[in-house]
Amino acid sequence: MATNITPRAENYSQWYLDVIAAGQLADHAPVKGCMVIRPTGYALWEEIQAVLDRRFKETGHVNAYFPLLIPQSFITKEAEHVEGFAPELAVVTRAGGKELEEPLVIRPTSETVIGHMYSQWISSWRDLPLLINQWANVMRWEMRTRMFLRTSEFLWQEGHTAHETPQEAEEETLKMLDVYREFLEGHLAMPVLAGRKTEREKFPGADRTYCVEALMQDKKALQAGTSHNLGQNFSKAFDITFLDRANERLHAHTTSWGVSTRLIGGLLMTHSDDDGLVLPPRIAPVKAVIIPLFKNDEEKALVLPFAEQVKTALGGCLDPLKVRMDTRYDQRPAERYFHWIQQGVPLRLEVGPRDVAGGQVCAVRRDTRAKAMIGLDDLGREIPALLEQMQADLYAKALAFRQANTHLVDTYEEFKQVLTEKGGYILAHWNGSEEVEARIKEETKATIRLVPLENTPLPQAAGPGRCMVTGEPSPGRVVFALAY
RNA sequence: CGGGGUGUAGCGCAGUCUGGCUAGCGCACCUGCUUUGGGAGCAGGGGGUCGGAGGUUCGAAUCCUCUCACCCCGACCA
Repeated sequence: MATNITPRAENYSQWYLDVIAAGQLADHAPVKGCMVIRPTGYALWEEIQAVLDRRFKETGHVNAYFPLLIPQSFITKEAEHVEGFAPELAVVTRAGGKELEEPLVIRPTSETVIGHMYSQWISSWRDLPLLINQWANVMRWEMRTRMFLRTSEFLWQEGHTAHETPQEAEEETLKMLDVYREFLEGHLAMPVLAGRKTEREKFPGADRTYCVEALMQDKKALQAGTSHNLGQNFSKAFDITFLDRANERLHAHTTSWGVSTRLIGGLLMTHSDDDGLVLPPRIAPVKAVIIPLFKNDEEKALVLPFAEQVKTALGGCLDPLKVRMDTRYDQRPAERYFHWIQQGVPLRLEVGPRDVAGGQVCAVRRDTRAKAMIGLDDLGREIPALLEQMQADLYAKALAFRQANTHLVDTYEEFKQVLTEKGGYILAHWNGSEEVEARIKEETKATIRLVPLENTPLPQAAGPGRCMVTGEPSPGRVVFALAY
């Protein structure tokens, strides 16, 4: 039992912060709301980047980089956009020792600068589609911050595309949403619901916002990724036009989509336990750690060469950079175990005199603590299998949790009761009005996380009914939850 | 911005009400010895001028005034 981590049941928020500290993922920065992402945390981000970057490229996108500073006037060009972001902008007004003629906004997102550039780059239908992604930092001056989940500065990727037709833009928007879904489920072992945001919850300046939502262990929802169909809002504001095949001048249809370092917070809150971080093998920067154990020089002379053999064997079936050897021989075994447990390393391979004698290692899973003795010759086959099993088990566990915490309600009374007594996702009918949505949020703090897409695996939500508040007709249930 | 709270060693705290020896304790850190298959024990050691400024006093971490910062709850949000 970890003594440096507050149990989830006692104080979930403190648990979250404790796991970050114990796993050395991040630290508070001197500036309020900012954080330092430490090597262990950054390695996770690099893993996320590597997988997603490849998927973006496979789907036809290329990377570029746009500047951090944006002329303030750009932000004001799109009406909803300025209204949505104005309160949280950080603005540079002085530079080079004097007041700037025009203040420069530190980007909260890059639709505006990129729109400005796209207007210069696009002139013909032959220039479309334009499919660019950038990995960058952005800044949003939030009132309340939480490590990884909401920091003043955060890292993300933002894809920005321009298309000829509304159909193509919509197709792109949904395609990238699906890339996120696949990534979250396949690599982070986080089951998600995909859906559309309501008018009230959508991105400022978008026609439609789609999202993937994940359920955390405290039964609150977390928006894990968003994909926006911006329609012609930004192309009109920034004059992104092209001549089509009939020599007609048209505004392009644009999209944008992003995921951020928030994913790390979501990953943590999905799988970790009271002993600290638990990482799904596919995303773990270190997949296995070898821990040589010995009491004296004779044992050391026996154990170390064997441990090297184990490392070589693992290097044959895993990325050698993702296998660690724990050489802190001056520390006690328990202490060394705990270090790697709290770093979330999926497999711990103990190699002591007993194992050398048996020609085997003792493999211990981080999630279940299950031990398995594996012969040296079997490592190449068994270790990858064990890691894949753990990956599948983590996903299955998270999925079972979500299913156990998804509730169907038909009346507003029942809704309030389930929300306070059980939490989780609540599927209910809603008349589609912003007023009712606002009232529910006002009275219960719950928001509509999404309106399920047709292919969302929520069969129980399908079918018409009557709004739980007004009794008016509703085409299908929407997903409510308390959210981060 | 509204409500509540806290600033004393890297971290967590005691001491403040009722001014008074050289400002303590736990963890972490350093050295040595003994230990070592789920967070070791003993011994020794380094580190703070008490958020900042001003005032009262023979004497201030402690009392007074001003000020700064941070945390929690709410509104806002990837």
